Amino acid sequence: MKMSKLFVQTLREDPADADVISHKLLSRAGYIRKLTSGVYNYLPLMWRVLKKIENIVREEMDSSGAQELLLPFLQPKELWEESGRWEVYGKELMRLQDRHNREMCLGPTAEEVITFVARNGLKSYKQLPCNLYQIQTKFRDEVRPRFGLLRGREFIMKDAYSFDTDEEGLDKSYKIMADAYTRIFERCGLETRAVQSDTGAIGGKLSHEYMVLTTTDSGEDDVFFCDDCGYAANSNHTVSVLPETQTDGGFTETKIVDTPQTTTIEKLCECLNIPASVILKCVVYIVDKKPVLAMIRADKQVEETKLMNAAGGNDVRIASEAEIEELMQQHGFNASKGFIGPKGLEDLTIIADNTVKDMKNFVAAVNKNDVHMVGANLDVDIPHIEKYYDIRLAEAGEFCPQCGKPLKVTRGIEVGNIFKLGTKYSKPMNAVYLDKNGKAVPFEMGCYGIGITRTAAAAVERWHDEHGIIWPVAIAPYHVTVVPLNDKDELQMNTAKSIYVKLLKAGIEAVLDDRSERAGVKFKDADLIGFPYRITVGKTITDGNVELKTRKTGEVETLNPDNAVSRVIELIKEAI
RNA sequence: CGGGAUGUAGCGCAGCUGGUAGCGCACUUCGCUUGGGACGAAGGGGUCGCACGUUCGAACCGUGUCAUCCCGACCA
Repeated sequence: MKMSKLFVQTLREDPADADVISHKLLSRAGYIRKLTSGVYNYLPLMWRVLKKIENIVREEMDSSGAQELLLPFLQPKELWEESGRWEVYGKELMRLQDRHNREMCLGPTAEEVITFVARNGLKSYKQLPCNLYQIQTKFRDEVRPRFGLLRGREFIMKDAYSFDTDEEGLDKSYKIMADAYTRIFERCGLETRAVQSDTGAIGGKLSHEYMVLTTTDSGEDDVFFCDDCGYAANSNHTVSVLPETQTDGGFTETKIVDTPQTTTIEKLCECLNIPASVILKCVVYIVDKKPVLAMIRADKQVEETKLMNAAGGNDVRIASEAEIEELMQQHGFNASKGFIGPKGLEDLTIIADNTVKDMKNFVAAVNKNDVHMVGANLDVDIPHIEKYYDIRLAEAGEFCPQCGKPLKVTRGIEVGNIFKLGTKYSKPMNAVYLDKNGKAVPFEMGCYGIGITRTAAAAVERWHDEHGIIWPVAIAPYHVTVVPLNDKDELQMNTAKSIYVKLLKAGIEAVLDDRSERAGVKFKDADLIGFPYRITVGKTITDGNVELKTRKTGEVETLNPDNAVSRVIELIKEAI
């Protein structure tokens, strides 16, 4: 490709609406252009990168025995009603109507459609196990798209679905995918960690997310991990072990005391001169539009996803002050945030965290402003709790549930995930096969996703410097750029052209920067775009030499043109 | 959906005490220059997001609307 004809426009300044590095660099280097919120044009350079990633995914999926197909992204409502997700999925599902007012959606994922395909095509245990996948555009009407390609409303995803006769088979399929994923991301130049996570809207029994660990804020999830035993989990799924803490308030007498204006735990601790670990904290959440009272030891925070699961809901948010006020009035109390207690709210769903179990002689609110009860005890002073849950947000420094060593936390970008679905879809959608005895049995299913566009963005987040992108060779849009510095110098131009032609003949993806620009412009563009290798043909050609520069290391080798060609071919082969 | 902000040329921005639009980058042509985003000259490109209103006159004032971005709750 000649640079003068390449469809690319590099920008000197960051676009005003970009705030993460991958968004800035991909925009500036001419890879993407936003069409509307969360929707991007993938320009030629970007498309080459995406195809590279897709092909790595394809190769690894195929070699693990999966078969590629392509499902429609326009999906009928009826299918989603069969699985029950038409209601559950909520506003994120991009819904539309056809000319006959039939309701449809643009697929955010394809469990329903693949289950439809499987129940028609897989009839016998002899056909199992079976793994089908596609690489296709997905739609999710995100509340707030942001971070460029990291969170779009339209994005490219690889989604695979496995069908097995039993759980043992599913375990095997799951393991095969886990291994394939590790290879895929490795080949893309990304170090990932498989972390346990909540199963979310997809549902199912067990899931792992593949996270690119980052130190920047571009990661959207907190990942807790243990260096000692390898435990790793999303914060919404981390079960940490707490250090010994005082949980007995030591109050010998149960009474109501004045605690004016103690609207926060901090103020209450100060007022009573006690640690937060002897205070019972109550927080009102709205789960599926109904109020839920979450109780937890006050030195800890509630993890909302855990709470949502404990309450059996699909949607969770913290209650507003107005909602709390209204709730209190309905129950005949005059209390605001900070003074909410469980007594008298028994008709609500009350979810208590495990940390509450061991509390004694503690401090609790009593639904009355500016006072608290001290010396309170379970069952006696607050309603009996049937069951305790883990709804606690883990913190760094707490201990690993597997080996007891301290946990660390970091940010992560989720580039892939794998789920054990079990019969969550096959049962309600009546997707069955006949076993050896001729009996109809629902499939044991698994599903496995990889965000193709997100993987590309994550690679930029991981691999860049102040000059631009540093693509891993395997997913770079082109391998090498050949840069003659003076287009008026015939020797330079002819040498560059000859190098370029030799590279093309050797099957190397090369660009010739034939523009009549000054050296600085060409260098800046080459760095920004992120070509892994650059062959510079400048003045030193009079001594018979050119330069080969490796973008990642900055290393420069001075070689004659033929050696530069063979050397760069060697480097590229090594890297892929 | 709550809170905050912004819409002026492809990109980044100024103009907003009302008088019919400008700067830098990019683009075109010529000259000059050619090892890290040179320089000079001459150009092309904008119904100032949209609608209504106030006014002799609106990018500027008012109302409404749409879009975009940032902060909170979701996810590959």
